[in-house]
Amino acid sequence: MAHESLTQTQKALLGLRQRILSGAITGGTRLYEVALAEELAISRTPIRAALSRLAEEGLLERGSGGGFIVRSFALADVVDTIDLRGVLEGTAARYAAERGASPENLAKAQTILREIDRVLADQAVDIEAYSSLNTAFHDQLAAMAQSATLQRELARITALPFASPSAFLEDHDRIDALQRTLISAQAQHIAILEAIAGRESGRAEALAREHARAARRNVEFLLSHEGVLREGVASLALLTD
Amino acid sequence: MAHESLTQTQKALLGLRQRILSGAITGGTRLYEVALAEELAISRTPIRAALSRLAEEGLLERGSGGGFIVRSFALADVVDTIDLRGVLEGTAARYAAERGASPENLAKAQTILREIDRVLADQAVDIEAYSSLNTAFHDQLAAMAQSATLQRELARITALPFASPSAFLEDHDRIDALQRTLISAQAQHIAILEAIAGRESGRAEALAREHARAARRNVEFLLSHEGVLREGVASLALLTD
DNA sequence: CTGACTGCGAATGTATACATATGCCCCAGA
DNA sequence: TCTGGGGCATATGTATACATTCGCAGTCAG
Repeated sequence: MAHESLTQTQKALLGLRQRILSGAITGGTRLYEVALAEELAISRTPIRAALSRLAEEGLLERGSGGGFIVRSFALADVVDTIDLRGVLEGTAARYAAERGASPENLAKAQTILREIDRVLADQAVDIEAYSSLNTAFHDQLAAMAQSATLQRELARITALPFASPSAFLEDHDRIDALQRTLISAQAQHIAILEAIAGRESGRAEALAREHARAARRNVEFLLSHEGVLREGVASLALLTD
Repeated sequence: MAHESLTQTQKALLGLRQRILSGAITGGTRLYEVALAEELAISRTPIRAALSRLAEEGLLERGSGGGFIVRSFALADVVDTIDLRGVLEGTAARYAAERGASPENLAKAQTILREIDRVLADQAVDIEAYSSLNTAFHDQLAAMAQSATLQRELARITALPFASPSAFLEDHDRIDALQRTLISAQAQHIAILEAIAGRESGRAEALAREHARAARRNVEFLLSHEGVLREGVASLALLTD
């Protein structure tokens, strides 16, 4: 097995996930263990384990009489999922405001926002840097809610590639337009944190909910320009229509 | 075991779920495939399949180095989960109001509510009948939202025994107190449906969210009377503290 | 011509032998 | 006594042979 220390299950998991996310296996397709085992040159047992985990992730669903089917996502599903993230993040922000965030957590969030400010100040924005800081802020928000349940469900939703807070950022062709978007988003970040610090729970919830609308607009924009932009947008390859 | 046509996986699933929900296996316990296989007289393969499905259900979590651990639920988790159901049902009610429910769906919901009225009119309330009608109303609410994503997540949350809309109903010892609770709940049902029919989305969301608070109060009440009431409350057997 | 029965084939379900990883305990040497 | 290493015990990981189930098609009878 050379120097790869991955188990067969992990290989199967990576291979299948990649095929689904890239659109190589399209939504609605029934997956057959034997066929996959042959294709990936792995026995059925780890294939089954991988399929099961992909079902947990939400990329597959179980068919009625056994077997797995690749979930298909229409535009409406994508939009609803992003909105749902907004609802959950809104709840997280409200909890953080109501329950009170610790000074350490507030400081950590502040630090992230200052770093984002620095990234945005550059002429040529480092999108990758923004992405990871943005993800970190959203993670921090989930942590400040002090609800393991909520944090868990947010992680679930966010695992879908098109519902992550930093989805689609790398797919913009017009950097100037993107930069304006990011500046607005950062203004919302600051307002959310201010509301949390000031224990303004209603404001915090509304702001966080609205914040997700930016992502939604982004998707709708990308999809309204069919062939032109949609090609090459990795996160959208698994959409059905 | 005779004429049972259940597969081994299904037997394992039922056996394990029962053991977890009843508290026979307590939260935090690591589950070992071989031990379970011996105990249930089933080979490891179906045991693994069952464990995997229980992880999907949210009753187990995967340990870091492989293996499964029984999730433990503290009171705070139960309360947060019920509140989360409220948030999601609130969103469902808002969507139903915003997107407009079909006359058929509104009529179906109306019918359910009239049947609940009839059940509540009896001197001795048929709690089982109320339970199933209540569940039907909540299911109908989820369907009226016209969002597969939301419906899916609601189903997930509701699968946890203590987060179901009809949890704890059968555990009341004072029927008269319970009856008063149910009458208030039914008033909320009626108001929610009225708000949806009238396209009052804000009102619908707020009402549905508040409606879940009744379930939350119920749990808090049951748990505040430690030994007295808590014993024999099946849905609470899996709580840790 | 139509309906049902039967057999075959392809799928998942199941058991089990063997592989591999990991952690602990014990022993030896500094 | 402390530390490092080696081996065993026990866990999950993997492959595979065999079981079972279910649907479909082909054929025969009414």
